[in-house]
Amino acid sequence: MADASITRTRILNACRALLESDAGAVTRMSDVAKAAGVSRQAVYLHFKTRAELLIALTRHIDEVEHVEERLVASRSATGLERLDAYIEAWGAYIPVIYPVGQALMAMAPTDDAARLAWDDRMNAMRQGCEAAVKALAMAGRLRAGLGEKPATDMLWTLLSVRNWESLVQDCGWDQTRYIKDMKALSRAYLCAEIIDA
Amino acid sequence: MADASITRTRILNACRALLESDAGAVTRMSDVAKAAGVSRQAVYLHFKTRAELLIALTRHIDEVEHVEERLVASRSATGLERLDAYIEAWGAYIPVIYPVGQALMAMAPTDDAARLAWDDRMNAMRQGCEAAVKALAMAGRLRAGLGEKPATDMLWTLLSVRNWESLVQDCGWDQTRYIKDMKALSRAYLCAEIIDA
DNA sequence: AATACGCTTGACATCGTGTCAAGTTGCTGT
DNA sequence: ACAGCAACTTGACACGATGTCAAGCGTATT
Repeated sequence: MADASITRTRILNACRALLESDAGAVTRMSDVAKAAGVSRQAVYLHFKTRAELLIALTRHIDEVEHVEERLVASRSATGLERLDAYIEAWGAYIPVIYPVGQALMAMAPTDDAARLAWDDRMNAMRQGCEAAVKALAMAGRLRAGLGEKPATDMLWTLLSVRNWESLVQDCGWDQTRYIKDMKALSRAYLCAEIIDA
Repeated sequence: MADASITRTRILNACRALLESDAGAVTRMSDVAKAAGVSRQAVYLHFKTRAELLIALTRHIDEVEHVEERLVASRSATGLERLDAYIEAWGAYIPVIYPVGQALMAMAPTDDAARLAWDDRMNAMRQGCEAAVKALAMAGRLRAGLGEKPATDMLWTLLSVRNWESLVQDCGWDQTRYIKDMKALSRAYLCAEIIDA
């Protein structure tokens, strides 16, 4: 996929490292170049724009971290188990893409390409939610009176990167606690289950 | 509060109007000036920076829209009613501050002043969540095994502007539906209530 | 030895924010 | 009536970041 020249990969890795360390600070093209031990223009030779670099980075991370494999697993389960599996898989992946995601979200308001790319990803994520909801409906576990559309909307919203950020980053929650409570919350909303300690 | 010269108010109103109409697009200082029928520098005479303008705008909106009054109402209620009242009051206020909030959030990653100001507001909002949770605890309605801290964290997260944005703006939800479901979701999480259609 | 490729160097355009200095207008107090 | 002040205008400029352009340089391939 794409080409994988030495320099290109170094740039991607440097960019990733920067985004992961400087959590919060803005990573400039010149920073990336410096960190990759390459000239600023070399970066532009491989990526036309900053948005393109970040987008390529998400794909790069997807490959290196095997997103597909992670998410495919949840696809074999049915009913409630499928929901749990999906929340586990996606929830565990959030911290991995979070740094790039944050950078993309930050530039989304001003950069169309970045916005489209991120929306696209979130749309793909929504498919997973929709599938989980459908699996629930199939098993007759979807709460009475709850349509598949609003169910998907809410699940998608609950599992958003921003909610993970709020709980884990801002409130200092444990990743395990986050997963556990998201499962409970989703079940409560989708299946009208009671949440027990 | 602050001074209220004609020009200053015109700038604030113009800025607000722009943010409300151009939903999404970036509002530049020159745009604000043009819309207010004033020179760009006049804007800088009243507000040292863009962040300061936006922050002043939030306060201006708070005054004009009577946030205090709206939120104070919820403070007299107790137990479950207090939670409902708070969600109603805050939920109804989100669409009002959303345009400015969006602008502030957009510049938060690169602008310390903007970030601090927005964090401050969200902190104030958190107080409301905390108080609602305390009222619940006081009434013995807080779910067994749920501490006040995680309860507040989750309520705060659920009621975030971004979640409202996701459901109402992105998914096209009705404001009433948003309020209704947020109440149900909060009760489910905080009080282990079942959600019934 | 010639060529092509990948990278470097350094200059430059653009855009938005924020600053500065000098000029204009209109209101105020005496 | 007039000096003086405050608010606003005009136009120029610095800065930081992105993105572009052109020329040069080293090295592997043929």
